[in-house]
Amino acid sequence: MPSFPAAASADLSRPDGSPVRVLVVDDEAALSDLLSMALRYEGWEVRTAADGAGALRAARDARPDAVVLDVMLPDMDGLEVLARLRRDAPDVPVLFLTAKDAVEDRIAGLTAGGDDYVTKPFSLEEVVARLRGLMRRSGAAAARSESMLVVGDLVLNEDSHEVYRGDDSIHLTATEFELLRFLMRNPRRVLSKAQILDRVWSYDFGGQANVVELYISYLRRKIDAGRAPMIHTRRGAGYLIKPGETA
Amino acid sequence: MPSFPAAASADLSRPDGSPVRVLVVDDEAALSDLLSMALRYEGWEVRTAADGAGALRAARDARPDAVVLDVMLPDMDGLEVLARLRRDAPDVPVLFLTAKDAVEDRIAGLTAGGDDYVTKPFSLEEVVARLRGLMRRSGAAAARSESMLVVGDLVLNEDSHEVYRGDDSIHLTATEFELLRFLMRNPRRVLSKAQILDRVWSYDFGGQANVVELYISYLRRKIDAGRAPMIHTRRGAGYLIKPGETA
DNA sequence: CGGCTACCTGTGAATCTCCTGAGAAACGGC
DNA sequence: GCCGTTTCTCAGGAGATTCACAGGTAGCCG
Repeated sequence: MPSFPAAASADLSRPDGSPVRVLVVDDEAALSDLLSMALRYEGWEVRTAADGAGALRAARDARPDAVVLDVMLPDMDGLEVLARLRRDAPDVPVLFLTAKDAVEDRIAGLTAGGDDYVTKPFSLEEVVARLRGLMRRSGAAAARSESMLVVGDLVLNEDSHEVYRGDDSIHLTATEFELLRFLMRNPRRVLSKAQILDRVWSYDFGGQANVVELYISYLRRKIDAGRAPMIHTRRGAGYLIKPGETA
Repeated sequence: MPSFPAAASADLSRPDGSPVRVLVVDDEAALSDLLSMALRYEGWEVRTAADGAGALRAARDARPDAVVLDVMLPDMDGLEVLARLRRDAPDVPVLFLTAKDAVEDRIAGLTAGGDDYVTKPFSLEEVVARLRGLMRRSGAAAARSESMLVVGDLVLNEDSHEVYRGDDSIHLTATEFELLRFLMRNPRRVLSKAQILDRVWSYDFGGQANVVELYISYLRRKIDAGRAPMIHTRRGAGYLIKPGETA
Protein backbone atom coordinates (compact mmCIF):
# COMPACT_ATOMS: atom_id res chain seq x y z
CA MET A 1 0.00 0.00 0.00
CA PRO A 2 1.50 3.27 -1.06
CA SER A 3 1.77 6.12 1.31
CA PHE A 4 -0.42 9.08 0.69
CA PRO A 5 0.29 12.70 0.53
CA ALA A 6 -1.49 14.71 3.11
CA ALA A 7 -4.24 16.90 1.88
CA ALA A 8 -2.97 20.10 0.48
CA SER A 9 -5.95 22.34 0.14
CA ALA A 10 -7.57 24.57 2.68
CA ASP A 11 -7.69 22.31 5.64
CA LEU A 12 -10.75 21.76 7.63
CA SER A 13 -9.93 21.99 11.23
CA ARG A 14 -11.90 22.76 14.28
CA PRO A 15 -12.23 26.26 15.61
CA ASP A 16 -9.82 25.57 18.43
CA GLY A 17 -7.25 24.16 16.06
CA SER A 18 -7.56 20.59 17.23
CA PRO A 19 -7.78 17.96 14.54
CA VAL A 20 -11.04 16.91 12.99
CA ARG A 21 -12.43 13.74 14.52
CA VAL A 22 -14.14 11.13 12.41
CA LEU A 23 -15.90 8.00 13.56
CA VAL A 24 -15.90 5.04 11.17
CA VAL A 25 -18.55 2.39 11.75
CA ASP A 26 -18.29 -0.82 9.77
CA ASP A 27 -18.27 -4.44 10.78
CA GLU A 28 -15.97 -5.47 7.98
CA ALA A 29 -12.47 -5.03 9.33
CA ALA A 30 -10.84 -4.75 5.93
CA LEU A 31 -13.02 -1.84 4.91
CA SER A 32 -12.79 -0.20 8.23
CA ASP A 33 -9.00 -0.35 8.07
CA LEU A 34 -8.87 0.95 4.55
CA LEU A 35 -11.03 3.90 5.46
CA SER A 36 -9.17 4.65 8.65
CA MET A 37 -5.93 4.76 6.80
CA ALA A 38 -7.23 7.06 4.13
CA LEU A 39 -8.84 9.41 6.59
CA ARG A 40 -5.78 9.53 8.79
CA TYR A 41 -3.78 10.59 5.78
CA GLU A 42 -6.13 13.51 5.50
CA GLY A 43 -4.88 14.52 8.88
CA TRP A 44 -8.04 13.53 10.65
CA GLU A 45 -8.29 11.67 13.89
CA VAL A 46 -10.08 8.40 13.32
CA ARG A 47 -11.93 6.16 15.68
CA THR A 48 -13.71 2.99 14.69
CA ALA A 49 -16.65 0.92 15.84
CA ALA A 50 -17.91 -2.41 14.53
CA ASP A 51 -21.58 -2.24 15.38
CA GLY A 52 -24.39 0.11 16.22
CA ALA A 53 -24.02 -0.12 19.94
CA GLY A 54 -20.32 0.56 19.71
CA ALA A 55 -20.99 3.44 17.40
CA LEU A 56 -23.34 5.11 19.82
CA ARG A 57 -20.93 4.60 22.65
CA ALA A 58 -18.05 5.99 20.65
CA ALA A 59 -20.12 8.91 19.48
CA ARG A 60 -20.95 9.79 23.02
CA ASP A 61 -17.36 9.48 24.21
CA ALA A 62 -15.47 10.97 21.34
CA ARG A 63 -17.92 13.56 20.03
CA PRO A 64 -16.83 13.17 16.44
CA ASP A 65 -17.16 15.91 13.86
CA ALA A 66 -18.42 13.43 11.29
CA VAL A 67 -19.47 9.81 11.10
CA VAL A 68 -18.98 7.26 8.35
CA LEU A 69 -21.66 4.66 8.85
CA ASP A 70 -22.32 1.37 7.13
CA VAL A 71 -26.07 0.95 6.86
CA MET A 72 -25.77 -2.79 7.26
CA LEU A 73 -24.64 -3.51 10.74
CA PRO A 74 -24.93 -6.77 12.64
CA ASP A 75 -27.00 -5.42 15.46
CA MET A 76 -28.89 -2.42 14.20
CA ASP A 77 -30.51 -0.93 11.19
CA GLY A 78 -28.92 2.18 9.73
CA LEU A 79 -32.01 4.25 10.32
CA GLU A 80 -32.08 3.29 13.93
CA VAL A 81 -28.44 4.10 14.49
CA LEU A 82 -29.00 7.42 12.79
CA ALA A 83 -31.99 8.27 14.91
CA ARG A 84 -30.26 7.43 18.15
CA LEU A 85 -27.11 9.19 17.08
CA ARG A 86 -29.15 12.26 16.37
CA ARG A 87 -30.57 12.27 19.81
CA ASP A 88 -27.15 12.88 21.29
CA ALA A 89 -25.64 14.87 18.51
CA PRO A 90 -28.26 16.48 16.32
CA ASP A 91 -25.82 18.12 14.01
CA VAL A 92 -23.13 15.57 13.30
CA PRO A 93 -23.03 14.96 9.56
CA VAL A 94 -23.21 11.32 8.56
CA LEU A 95 -21.87 9.64 5.46
CA PHE A 96 -23.57 6.33 4.78
CA LEU A 97 -21.99 3.37 3.12
CA THR A 98 -24.42 1.19 1.29
CA ALA A 99 -24.45 -1.71 -1.10
CA LYS A 100 -25.19 -0.78 -4.68
CA ASP A 101 -28.48 -2.62 -4.92
CA ALA A 102 -29.79 -1.42 -1.59
CA VAL A 103 -29.86 2.14 -2.78
CA GLU A 104 -33.33 2.27 -4.13
CA ASP A 105 -35.31 1.37 -1.08
CA ARG A 106 -33.36 1.78 2.12
CA ILE A 107 -31.76 5.10 1.50
CA ALA A 108 -35.10 6.79 1.63
CA GLY A 109 -34.91 9.26 4.44
CA LEU A 110 -31.28 8.73 5.22
CA THR A 111 -30.04 11.66 3.28
CA ALA A 112 -32.97 13.89 4.02
CA GLY A 113 -31.22 15.85 6.71
CA GLY A 114 -28.34 16.86 4.58
CA ASP A 115 -26.43 13.68 5.10
CA ASP A 116 -24.88 11.89 2.20
CA TYR A 117 -24.01 8.42 1.11
CA VAL A 118 -21.74 6.46 -1.16
CA THR A 119 -22.35 3.03 -2.59
CA LYS A 120 -19.97 0.13 -2.28
CA PRO A 121 -17.60 -0.37 -3.82
CA PHE A 122 -16.50 3.21 -3.46
CA SER A 123 -13.30 5.05 -4.16
CA LEU A 124 -11.45 6.69 -1.32
CA GLU A 125 -11.39 9.99 -3.13
CA GLU A 126 -15.11 9.94 -3.20
CA VAL A 127 -15.44 9.22 0.48
CA VAL A 128 -12.99 11.93 1.38
CA ALA A 129 -14.59 14.44 -0.93
CA ARG A 130 -18.02 13.72 0.44
CA LEU A 131 -16.86 13.97 4.00
CA ARG A 132 -15.23 17.29 3.29
CA GLY A 133 -18.39 18.50 1.68
CA LEU A 134 -20.53 17.43 4.58
CA MET A 135 -18.29 19.00 7.15
CA ARG A 136 -17.96 22.17 5.20
CA ARG A 137 -21.69 22.57 5.11
CA SER A 138 -22.37 21.47 8.62
CA GLY A 139 -20.06 24.24 9.75
CA ALA A 140 -23.36 25.83 10.59
CA ALA A 141 -24.24 28.63 8.27
CA ALA A 142 -20.58 29.27 7.67
CA ALA A 143 -20.38 31.38 4.60
CA ARG A 144 -21.06 29.14 1.72
CA SER A 145 -17.50 28.85 0.60
CA GLU A 146 -17.78 27.42 -2.82
CA SER A 147 -15.73 24.33 -2.93
CA MET A 148 -13.35 25.21 -5.66
CA LEU A 149 -9.98 23.83 -6.42
CA VAL A 150 -7.69 26.15 -8.30
CA VAL A 151 -4.37 25.38 -9.91
CA GLY A 152 -3.08 28.07 -12.23
CA ASP A 153 -5.89 28.94 -14.59
CA LEU A 154 -7.54 25.61 -14.03
CA VAL A 155 -10.61 25.70 -11.82
CA LEU A 156 -12.67 22.80 -10.57
CA ASN A 157 -15.94 23.34 -8.77
CA GLU A 158 -16.92 20.41 -6.62
CA ASP A 159 -20.50 21.54 -6.18
CA SER A 160 -21.42 22.04 -9.77
CA HIS A 161 -18.89 19.57 -11.13
CA GLU A 162 -17.77 22.23 -13.54
CA VAL A 163 -14.23 22.58 -14.77
CA TYR A 164 -12.73 25.60 -16.48
CA ARG A 165 -9.38 26.16 -18.04
CA GLY A 166 -9.21 29.89 -18.35
CA ASP A 167 -12.54 30.82 -19.87
CA ASP A 168 -13.15 27.50 -21.53
CA SER A 169 -15.63 25.18 -19.95
CA ILE A 170 -14.43 21.61 -20.02
CA HIS A 171 -16.64 18.59 -19.94
CA LEU A 172 -15.28 15.65 -17.99
CA THR A 173 -16.70 12.21 -17.39
CA ALA A 174 -17.15 11.00 -13.83
CA THR A 175 -13.84 9.17 -13.71
CA GLU A 176 -11.94 11.97 -15.36
CA PHE A 177 -13.43 14.37 -12.86
CA GLU A 178 -12.29 12.34 -9.89
CA LEU A 179 -8.85 11.88 -11.27
CA LEU A 180 -8.45 15.58 -11.87
CA ARG A 181 -9.80 16.37 -8.44
CA PHE A 182 -7.21 14.08 -6.90
CA LEU A 183 -4.42 15.67 -8.87
CA MET A 184 -5.59 19.16 -8.02
CA ARG A 185 -5.87 18.40 -4.37
CA ASN A 186 -2.19 17.53 -4.51
CA PRO A 187 -0.66 20.12 -6.78
CA ARG A 188 3.06 20.02 -7.48
CA ARG A 189 3.25 16.61 -5.93
CA VAL A 190 4.18 13.46 -7.75
CA LEU A 191 1.48 10.82 -7.48
CA SER A 192 2.31 7.28 -8.47
CA LYS A 193 0.04 5.21 -10.59
CA ALA A 194 -0.52 2.92 -7.64
CA GLN A 195 -1.58 5.81 -5.45
CA ILE A 196 -3.91 7.09 -8.08
CA LEU A 197 -5.40 3.67 -8.61
CA ASP A 198 -5.90 3.28 -4.89
CA ARG A 199 -7.59 6.60 -4.43
CA VAL A 200 -9.55 7.22 -7.55
CA TRP A 201 -10.71 3.77 -8.53
CA SER A 202 -12.96 1.61 -6.38
CA TYR A 203 -11.22 -0.61 -3.93
CA ASP A 204 -12.33 -3.68 -5.80
CA PHE A 205 -11.02 -2.61 -9.17
CA GLY A 206 -9.22 -5.57 -10.67
CA GLY A 207 -8.22 -4.28 -14.05
CA GLN A 208 -5.03 -3.27 -15.73
CA ALA A 209 -2.92 -0.59 -14.12
CA ASN A 210 -2.71 1.24 -17.40
CA VAL A 211 -6.20 2.67 -17.03
CA VAL A 212 -4.40 5.43 -15.22
CA GLU A 213 -2.25 6.15 -18.25
CA LEU A 214 -5.34 6.06 -20.35
CA TYR A 215 -7.21 8.54 -18.23
CA ILE A 216 -4.21 10.81 -17.91
CA SER A 217 -4.20 10.80 -21.66
CA TYR A 218 -7.88 11.70 -21.77
CA LEU A 219 -7.35 14.52 -19.32
CA ARG A 220 -4.45 15.94 -21.24
CA ARG A 221 -6.49 15.98 -24.36
CA LYS A 222 -9.15 17.96 -22.60
CA ILE A 223 -7.32 20.33 -20.31
CA ASP A 224 -3.90 20.66 -21.87
CA ALA A 225 -4.97 20.66 -25.52
CA GLY A 226 -3.01 23.33 -27.30
CA ARG A 227 -2.13 25.08 -24.06
CA ALA A 228 0.84 25.09 -21.76
CA PRO A 229 0.71 21.61 -20.27
CA MET A 230 -0.14 21.33 -16.60
CA ILE A 231 -0.07 17.57 -16.28
CA HIS A 232 3.47 16.27 -16.25
CA THR A 233 4.96 12.80 -16.31
CA ARG A 234 7.80 11.91 -14.00
CA ARG A 235 9.09 8.84 -15.68
CA GLY A 236 9.30 5.93 -13.29
CA ALA A 237 7.62 7.91 -10.54
CA GLY A 238 4.21 9.07 -11.55
CA TYR A 239 2.34 12.22 -12.51
CA LEU A 240 1.91 15.66 -11.13
CA ILE A 241 -0.10 18.74 -11.87
CA LYS A 242 1.22 22.27 -11.58
CA PRO A 243 0.52 25.65 -13.08
CA GLY A 244 2.20 26.35 -16.38
CA GLU A 245 5.45 28.26 -16.26
CA THR A 246 3.93 30.87 -18.49
CA ALA A 247 3.52 34.41 -17.32
CA MET B 1 -22.65 11.64 -6.53
CA PRO B 2 -24.11 14.09 -4.40
CA SER B 3 -22.84 16.65 -2.25
CA PHE B 4 -25.49 18.53 -0.51
CA PRO B 5 -27.38 21.66 -1.04
CA ALA B 6 -27.06 24.16 1.66
CA ALA B 7 -30.13 25.82 2.91
CA ALA B 8 -31.86 28.07 0.48
CA SER B 9 -30.57 31.49 -0.17
CA ALA B 10 -33.02 33.96 1.24
CA ASP B 11 -32.69 32.88 4.80
CA LEU B 12 -35.33 33.40 7.32
CA SER B 13 -33.88 34.49 10.56
CA ARG B 14 -35.17 36.37 13.51
CA PRO B 15 -34.80 40.10 13.83
CA ASP B 16 -32.06 39.72 16.39
CA GLY B 17 -30.16 37.33 14.14
CA SER B 18 -30.73 34.27 16.26
CA PRO B 19 -31.86 31.17 14.44
CA VAL B 20 -35.50 30.43 13.80
CA ARG B 21 -36.95 28.01 16.33
CA VAL B 22 -39.38 25.32 15.31
CA LEU B 23 -41.26 22.91 17.51
CA VAL B 24 -42.12 19.52 16.03
CA VAL B 25 -44.91 17.59 17.71
CA ASP B 26 -45.46 14.01 16.63
CA ASP B 27 -45.70 10.78 18.54
CA GLU B 28 -44.12 8.74 15.78
CA ALA B 29 -40.41 8.84 16.41
CA ALA B 30 -39.42 8.05 12.85
CA LEU B 31 -41.38 10.95 11.44
CA SER B 32 -40.29 13.25 14.14
CA ASP B 33 -36.67 12.38 13.46
CA LEU B 34 -37.04 12.80 9.74
CA LEU B 35 -38.62 16.19 10.15
CA SER B 36 -36.08 17.32 12.69
CA MET B 37 -33.27 16.44 10.35
CA ALA B 38 -34.78 18.24 7.43
CA LEU B 39 -35.60 21.35 9.40
CA ARG B 40 -32.24 21.49 11.07
CA TYR B 41 -30.77 21.29 7.68
CA GLU B 42 -32.62 24.47 6.81
CA GLY B 43 -30.65 26.08 9.56
CA TRP B 44 -33.49 26.12 12.01
CA GLU B 45 -33.33 25.15 15.62
CA VAL B 46 -35.61 22.22 16.25
CA ARG B 47 -37.21 20.97 19.38
CA THR B 48 -39.51 17.99 19.56
CA ALA B 49 -42.40 16.78 21.65
CA ALA B 50 -44.27 13.50 21.49
CA ASP B 51 -47.65 14.51 22.86
CA GLY B 52 -49.90 17.43 23.55
CA ALA B 53 -48.76 18.00 27.08
CA GLY B 54 -45.14 17.96 26.04
CA ALA B 55 -45.93 20.30 23.20
CA LEU B 56 -47.48 22.87 25.48
CA ARG B 57 -44.61 22.61 27.89
CA ALA B 58 -42.06 22.99 25.11
CA ALA B 59 -43.95 25.88 23.60
CA ARG B 60 -43.92 27.68 26.86
CA ASP B 61 -40.23 27.04 27.43
CA ALA B 62 -38.83 27.50 24.01
CA ARG B 63 -41.15 30.10 22.50
CA PRO B 64 -40.90 28.69 19.01
CA ASP B 65 -41.41 30.76 15.89
CA ALA B 66 -43.47 28.00 14.34
CA VAL B 67 -44.99 24.68 15.29
CA VAL B 68 -45.40 21.51 13.28
CA LEU B 69 -48.24 19.63 14.87
CA ASP B 70 -49.63 16.20 14.21
CA VAL B 71 -53.37 16.38 14.68
CA MET B 72 -53.44 12.83 15.99
CA LEU B 73 -51.75 12.73 19.33
CA PRO B 74 -52.06 10.10 22.02
CA ASP B 75 -53.29 12.37 24.74
CA MET B 76 -54.97 15.30 23.12
CA ASP B 77 -56.90 16.28 20.09
CA GLY B 78 -55.24 18.67 17.69
CA LEU B 79 -57.94 21.25 18.27
CA GLU B 80 -57.36 21.24 21.93
CA VAL B 81 -53.62 21.55 21.61
CA LEU B 82 -54.11 24.43 19.26
CA ALA B 83 -56.51 26.21 21.58
CA ARG B 84 -54.24 25.91 24.56
CA LEU B 85 -51.21 26.80 22.51
CA ARG B 86 -52.93 29.95 21.43
CA ARG B 87 -53.52 30.96 24.98
CA ASP B 88 -49.80 31.32 25.50
CA ALA B 89 -48.75 32.30 22.05
CA PRO B 90 -51.56 33.78 20.03
CA ASP B 91 -49.47 34.42 16.98
CA VAL B 92 -47.37 31.34 16.49
CA PRO B 93 -48.10 29.88 13.07
CA VAL B 94 -48.92 26.19 13.09
CA LEU B 95 -48.45 23.61 10.37
CA PHE B 96 -50.69 20.60 10.87
CA LEU B 97 -49.85 17.11 9.85
CA THR B 98 -52.84 15.00 9.06
CA ALA B 99 -53.66 11.66 7.57
CA LYS B 100 -54.91 11.74 4.05
CA ASP B 101 -58.41 10.57 4.85
CA ALA B 102 -58.83 12.76 7.89
CA VAL B 103 -61.89 14.90 7.79
CA GLU B 104 -61.23 17.91 5.71
CA ASP B 105 -63.75 20.17 7.35
CA ARG B 106 -62.16 20.10 10.76
CA ILE B 107 -58.83 20.97 9.25
CA ALA B 108 -60.48 23.76 7.36
CA GLY B 109 -61.54 25.19 10.67
CA LEU B 110 -58.10 24.84 12.07
CA THR B 111 -56.39 26.59 9.26
CA ALA B 112 -58.87 29.43 9.12
CA GLY B 113 -56.64 31.47 11.33
CA GLY B 114 -53.85 31.55 8.82
CA ASP B 115 -52.35 28.24 9.72
CA ASP B 116 -51.69 25.57 7.16
CA TYR B 117 -51.58 21.82 6.87
CA VAL B 118 -50.05 18.99 4.89
CA THR B 119 -51.35 15.47 4.54
CA LYS B 120 -49.31 12.37 5.21
CA PRO B 121 -47.35 11.10 3.51
CA PHE B 122 -45.75 14.40 2.68
CA SER B 123 -42.52 15.38 1.02
CA LEU B 124 -39.92 17.29 2.96
CA GLU B 125 -39.79 20.01 0.36
CA GLU B 126 -43.45 20.61 0.91
CA VAL B 127 -43.19 20.85 4.66
CA VAL B 128 -40.26 23.19 4.45
CA ALA B 129 -41.95 25.35 1.86
CA ARG B 130 -45.16 25.57 3.86
CA LEU B 131 -43.28 26.47 7.00
CA ARG B 132 -41.40 29.17 5.18
CA GLY B 133 -44.63 30.50 3.84
CA LEU B 134 -46.28 30.55 7.24
CA MET B 135 -43.41 32.31 8.88
CA ARG B 136 -43.14 34.80 6.10
CA ARG B 137 -46.78 35.67 6.44
CA SER B 138 -46.79 35.74 10.20
CA GLY B 139 -44.16 38.41 9.96
CA ALA B 140 -42.42 37.02 12.96
CA ALA B 141 -39.34 36.40 10.93
CA ALA B 142 -37.59 38.95 8.87
CA ALA B 143 -39.73 40.05 5.99
CA ARG B 144 -36.96 40.41 3.50
CA SER B 145 -37.21 36.87 2.29
CA GLU B 146 -38.82 36.80 -1.09
CA SER B 147 -41.22 34.11 -2.08
CA MET B 148 -39.72 34.14 -5.53
CA LEU B 149 -37.00 31.98 -6.84
CA VAL B 150 -35.13 33.30 -9.81
CA VAL B 151 -32.60 31.51 -11.95
CA GLY B 152 -31.73 33.29 -15.16
CA ASP B 153 -34.98 34.19 -16.86
CA LEU B 154 -36.82 31.50 -15.01
CA VAL B 155 -39.02 32.72 -12.19
CA LEU B 156 -40.93 30.65 -9.69
CA ASN B 157 -43.34 32.17 -7.24
CA GLU B 158 -43.79 30.00 -4.20
CA ASP B 159 -46.94 31.75 -3.07
CA SER B 160 -48.90 31.71 -6.27
CA HIS B 161 -47.22 28.65 -7.71
CA GLU B 162 -46.73 30.53 -10.94
CA VAL B 163 -43.77 29.85 -13.11
CA TYR B 164 -42.46 32.02 -15.90
CA ARG B 165 -39.71 31.50 -18.36
CA GLY B 166 -39.12 34.96 -19.69
CA ASP B 167 -42.63 36.19 -20.51
CA ASP B 168 -44.13 32.78 -21.01
CA SER B 169 -46.31 31.43 -18.27
CA ILE B 170 -45.70 27.76 -17.67
CA HIS B 171 -48.17 25.35 -16.20
CA LEU B 172 -46.65 22.69 -13.99
CA THR B 173 -48.23 19.82 -12.13
CA ALA B 174 -47.70 19.57 -8.39
CA THR B 175 -44.78 17.18 -8.64
CA GLU B 176 -43.15 19.11 -11.43
CA PHE B 177 -43.46 22.26 -9.38
CA GLU B 178 -41.80 20.76 -6.34
CA LEU B 179 -39.01 19.29 -8.37
CA LEU B 180 -38.34 22.61 -10.03
CA ARG B 181 -38.49 24.39 -6.72
CA PHE B 182 -35.92 22.05 -5.27
CA LEU B 183 -33.63 22.53 -8.23
CA MET B 184 -34.03 26.28 -8.10
CA ARG B 185 -33.35 26.41 -4.40
CA ASN B 186 -30.02 24.81 -5.20
CA PRO B 187 -28.88 26.45 -8.40
CA ARG B 188 -25.56 25.43 -9.90
CA ARG B 189 -25.34 22.47 -7.60
CA VAL B 190 -25.43 18.90 -8.72
CA LEU B 191 -28.28 17.05 -7.06
CA SER B 192 -28.29 13.29 -7.22
CA LYS B 193 -31.37 11.34 -8.04
CA ALA B 194 -31.38 9.97 -4.51
CA GLN B 195 -31.30 13.42 -2.99
CA ILE B 196 -34.11 14.54 -5.22
CA LEU B 197 -36.14 11.48 -4.37
CA ASP B 198 -35.58 12.12 -0.68
CA ARG B 199 -36.70 15.69 -0.75
CA VAL B 200 -39.31 15.92 -3.44
CA TRP B 201 -41.12 12.62 -3.17
CA SER B 202 -43.02 11.49 -0.10
CA TYR B 203 -41.07 9.70 2.53
CA ASP B 204 -42.95 6.49 1.86
CA PHE B 205 -42.34 6.42 -1.87
CA GLY B 206 -41.08 2.98 -2.74
CA GLY B 207 -40.96 3.13 -6.48
CA GLN B 208 -38.35 3.20 -9.16
CA ALA B 209 -35.68 5.83 -9.00
CA ASN B 210 -36.29 6.62 -12.61
CA VAL B 211 -39.36 8.69 -11.83
CA VAL B 212 -36.83 11.40 -11.33
CA GLU B 213 -35.58 10.98 -14.86
CA LEU B 214 -39.13 11.02 -16.05
CA TYR B 215 -40.00 14.25 -14.30
CA ILE B 216 -36.78 15.88 -15.38
CA SER B 217 -37.86 14.97 -18.86
CA TYR B 218 -41.27 16.57 -18.30
CA LEU B 219 -39.71 19.71 -16.89
CA ARG B 220 -37.36 20.04 -19.79
CA ARG B 221 -40.20 19.77 -22.19
CA LYS B 222 -41.93 22.63 -20.43
CA ILE B 223 -39.20 25.00 -19.43
CA ASP B 224 -36.39 24.25 -21.81
CA ALA B 225 -38.46 23.65 -24.92
CA GLY B 226 -36.78 25.39 -27.81
CA ARG B 227 -34.77 27.62 -25.50
CA ALA B 228 -31.27 27.55 -24.12
CA PRO B 229 -31.42 24.60 -21.74
CA MET B 230 -31.16 25.32 -18.04
CA ILE B 231 -31.53 21.81 -16.71
CA HIS B 232 -28.34 19.88 -17.19
CA THR B 233 -27.44 16.25 -16.68
CA ARG B 234 -24.19 15.32 -15.03
CA ARG B 235 -23.93 11.75 -16.08
CA GLY B 236 -23.23 9.49 -13.13
CA ALA B 237 -23.75 12.37 -10.72
CA GLY B 238 -27.16 13.93 -11.04
CA TYR B 239 -28.82 17.07 -12.33
CA LEU B 240 -28.37 20.75 -11.88
CA ILE B 241 -30.07 23.93 -12.92
CA LYS B 242 -28.24 27.05 -13.97
CA PRO B 243 -28.86 30.06 -16.13
CA GLY B 244 -28.02 29.64 -19.77
CA GLU B 245 -24.69 30.95 -20.91
CA THR B 246 -26.34 33.92 -22.46
CA ALA B 247 -24.21 35.87 -24.82
C1' DC C 1 23.43 3.76 -31.77
C1' DG C 2 20.68 -0.29 -30.21
C1' DG C 3 17.87 -2.08 -27.08
C1' DC C 4 15.12 -1.95 -23.06
C1' DT C 5 11.48 -0.06 -20.67
C1' DA C 6 7.97 3.09 -19.55
C1' DC C 7 4.58 5.56 -21.31
C1' DC C 8 1.12 7.10 -24.86
C1' DT C 9 -2.93 6.54 -27.56
C1' DG C 10 -6.10 4.59 -31.45
C1' DT C 11 -9.56 1.18 -31.86
C1' DG C 12 -13.46 -1.21 -30.63
C1' DA C 13 -16.47 -3.85 -27.68
C1' DA C 14 -19.09 -4.36 -23.50
C1' DT C 15 -21.46 -1.95 -20.35
C1' DC C 16 -23.94 1.51 -18.23
C1' DT C 17 -26.76 5.70 -17.87
C1' DC C 18 -30.15 8.29 -19.32
C1' DC C 19 -34.20 9.59 -22.23
C1' DT C 20 -38.76 9.00 -23.62
C1' DG C 21 -43.10 6.83 -25.61
C1' DA C 22 -46.97 4.06 -24.31
C1' DG C 23 -50.19 2.76 -21.30
C1' DA C 24 -52.01 1.39 -16.58
C1' DA C 25 -53.45 3.06 -12.23
C1' DA C 26 -54.67 6.54 -9.01
C1' DC C 27 -56.58 10.93 -8.16
C1' DG C 28 -59.73 14.92 -8.17
C1' DG C 29 -63.46 17.88 -9.67
C1' DC C 30 -68.07 17.92 -10.71
C1' DG D 1 -69.94 7.73 -10.53
C1' DC D 2 -67.67 9.76 -14.60
C1' DC D 3 -63.98 11.97 -17.08
C1' DG D 4 -59.86 14.56 -17.58
C1' DT D 5 -55.45 14.97 -15.27
C1' DT D 6 -51.59 13.38 -12.94
C1' DT D 7 -48.48 9.96 -11.33
C1' DC D 8 -45.90 6.14 -12.16
C1' DT D 9 -44.12 1.50 -14.32
C1' DC D 10 -42.07 -0.61 -17.99
C1' DA D 11 -39.16 -1.30 -21.72
C1' DG D 12 -36.67 -0.08 -25.94
C1' DG D 13 -33.16 2.60 -27.79
C1' DA D 14 -29.59 6.23 -28.23
C1' DG D 15 -25.51 7.57 -26.75
C1' DA D 16 -21.84 8.07 -23.38
C1' DT D 17 -18.38 5.83 -20.67
C1' DT D 18 -15.19 2.56 -19.22
C1' DC D 19 -11.74 -0.45 -20.22
C1' DA D 20 -8.69 -4.07 -22.59
C1' DC D 21 -5.62 -4.65 -26.06
C1' DA D 22 -1.88 -3.68 -28.90
C1' DG D 23 1.11 -1.11 -31.71
C1' DG D 24 3.63 3.21 -31.55
C1' DT D 25 6.76 6.63 -29.34
C1' DA D 26 10.09 8.58 -26.40
C1' DG D 27 13.42 8.53 -22.56
C1' DC D 28 17.41 6.29 -20.72
C1' DC D 29 21.32 3.25 -20.38
C1' DG D 30 25.15 1.00 -21.98
